[in-house]
Amino acid sequence: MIKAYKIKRATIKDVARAAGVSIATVSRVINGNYYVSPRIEEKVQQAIAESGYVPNSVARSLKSNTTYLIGFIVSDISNFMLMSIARSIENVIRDNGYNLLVCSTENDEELERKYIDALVSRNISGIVLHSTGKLEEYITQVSQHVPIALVYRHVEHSGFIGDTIDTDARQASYDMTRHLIDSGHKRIGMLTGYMQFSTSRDRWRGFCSAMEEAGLPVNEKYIANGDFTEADGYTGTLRMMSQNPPPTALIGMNTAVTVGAMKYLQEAGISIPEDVSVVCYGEVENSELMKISPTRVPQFPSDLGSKVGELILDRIKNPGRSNREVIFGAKIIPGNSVAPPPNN
Amino acid sequence: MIKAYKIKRATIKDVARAAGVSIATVSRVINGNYYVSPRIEEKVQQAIAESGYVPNSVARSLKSNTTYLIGFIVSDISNFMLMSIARSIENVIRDNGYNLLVCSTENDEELERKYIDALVSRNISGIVLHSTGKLEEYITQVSQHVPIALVYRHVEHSGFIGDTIDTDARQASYDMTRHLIDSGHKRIGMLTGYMQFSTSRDRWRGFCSAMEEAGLPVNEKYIANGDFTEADGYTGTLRMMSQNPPPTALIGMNTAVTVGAMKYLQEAGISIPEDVSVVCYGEVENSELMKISPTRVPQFPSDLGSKVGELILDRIKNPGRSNREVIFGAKIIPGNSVAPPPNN
DNA sequence: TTGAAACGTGTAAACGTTTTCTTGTACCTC
DNA sequence: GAGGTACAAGAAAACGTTTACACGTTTCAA
Repeated sequence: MIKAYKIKRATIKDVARAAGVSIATVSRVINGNYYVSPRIEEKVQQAIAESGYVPNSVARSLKSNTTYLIGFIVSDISNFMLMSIARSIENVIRDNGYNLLVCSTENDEELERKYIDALVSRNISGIVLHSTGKLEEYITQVSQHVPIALVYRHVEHSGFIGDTIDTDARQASYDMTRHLIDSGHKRIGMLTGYMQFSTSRDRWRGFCSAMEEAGLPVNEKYIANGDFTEADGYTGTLRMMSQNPPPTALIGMNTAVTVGAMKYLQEAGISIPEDVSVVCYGEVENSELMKISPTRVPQFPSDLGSKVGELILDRIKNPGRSNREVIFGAKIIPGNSVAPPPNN
Repeated sequence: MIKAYKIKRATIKDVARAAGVSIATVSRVINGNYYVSPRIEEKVQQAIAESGYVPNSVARSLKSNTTYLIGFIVSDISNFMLMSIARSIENVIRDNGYNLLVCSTENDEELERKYIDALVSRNISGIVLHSTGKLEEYITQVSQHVPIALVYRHVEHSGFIGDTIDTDARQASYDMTRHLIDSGHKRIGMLTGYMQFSTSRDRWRGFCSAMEEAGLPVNEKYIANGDFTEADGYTGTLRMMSQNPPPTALIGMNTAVTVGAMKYLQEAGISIPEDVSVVCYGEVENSELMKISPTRVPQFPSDLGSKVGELILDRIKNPGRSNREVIFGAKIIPGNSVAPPPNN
């Protein structure tokens, strides 16, 4: 015998019938936006309580054309930094009655497009997007209809409408490179993402200007591109370290690639920082407990998340705002992963 | 001049008008569930393409009474293990057209209740719940109307309708305790959660039976309860280590408390495993790179996530299923954090 | 005493779909 | 050529709300 899910939820009509009033009156009691006499209000409240009535948000959304839903599209839902951002976003939007719909694209542009379409179809109130970076025109187009805020990745198309939140990756990249150069390094390897990511380009520029400024050559052999995954960091490091001569220092442009690099170095018996120095862009979990605590530039995802939550809410309430760009600075936190290069 | 968001989305009516047919026909073309003549289909498809029409999911949901939305309510959205589960759930439900709505309760029961209400009001298709454990009756009640699957935490109320997915925490707890006893430990400290969590009770039972079996006393002084946070692990360890005599081994009942414990021990200059042995329930990130790689019982969140995704989908499609309970076993992976107790 | 004004509540339209029911045309059979 | 059958497509109702409008009282000023 099936007994579950038989009970249909009470509707506003049921409440109206029970209280002996019209549905309009019930609606007014619920929303409290018009005066209703105390006697009737009392009756309605009682009918609501007795029937266990809960308003149907879907019907409300259809009528009011607003869903109180914010979509968060990210490359990887299990990434710590991205979820720290999600957490802050949720903290901000919760009090305004919004809920967060989270989508994980696995860095697949087609999936990203599919998700954007799904959210638009759902009449989403706003989208926070950590894009694969491969859909600039499409995002620009969608941005005409739906409030969008971008995190970490830019859309450089001029027609784009929305806000951008990022860390000053270029500055950070410059600082990290500079830090290594100041320690005496000349052959510096960089583990970064594919150049189609705006983030990769920024990091590349910061790196180059520090190298140039110091009169050092930028060597293709010491650059590894990828999807910013741990595996990319591992294989990239493997490849660079088998060059002759190998780099004496490595910059990991996010946490995952740096961890991948450190794992490779450990397995290959290459010591940090004696043989190779390492600097990381982003916080590393449990770094206090690690053999080598990496020198790093943390990214404060919770500040960033709060800000992006604020921005998207504001844009929902005030469409037609001009584009805003918020850049978070950062500075180096020393670990024990940097030393002068070995002298051979 | 405000130019953004002016364009209203095309509706099925617009398409019908443009194609010179009725809205019913457009609907039939979109859904492909009735035959329409090729000539008309062609016209409609063209009108759809030209207007950029996308069906309004909200209206669909209202009519069909199903939202293709699954809610995932967790204590902490930035917790790696929970988000690994989320990722797997999403992988499973994505292909069926479902999206994932994620809510973070911060272990606050009122927030949990609020979220459950919000999801019910949204006509959610199903809920995956990592409960605070303080709302048993309420969840039981909601389970009469909405498909629910529980992860990690049980509802022991007999009226509950739904599925439960968990790891065999009791067995794991027993094994970990046994492992330490076999290494010669007699004073074993346990860092766990408050006893209102079903998880805490399970872990407690496993611990006790191993101790009893070995003829060892269970000492209140060597138990620390909390919200399973890193801070709880830190302070709990601080308190236990200042007992006289202190425990010679610690069991951390999740990753966070274990990390907290290890941080305290490191700061206090207490060596692992020479002074204190440590065992952890759950995977520790970057453990390969740590000074001490903790002996641990990993939890395979992605398997667990896939399973719970499967179960909730099945329950949505087949309501009235009898309750199911899936328990994942696990076994110890040795690190270098366990040694015989110091002999004093 | 009458007229308007104020006010509380009901009626009905609307949001954008899906789907049942109806209708009209074309085709076939005798 | 009349009558029946098939079937494609349109008309309209329904999902559960919100809200503009209509309506009937009451209140009060002239």
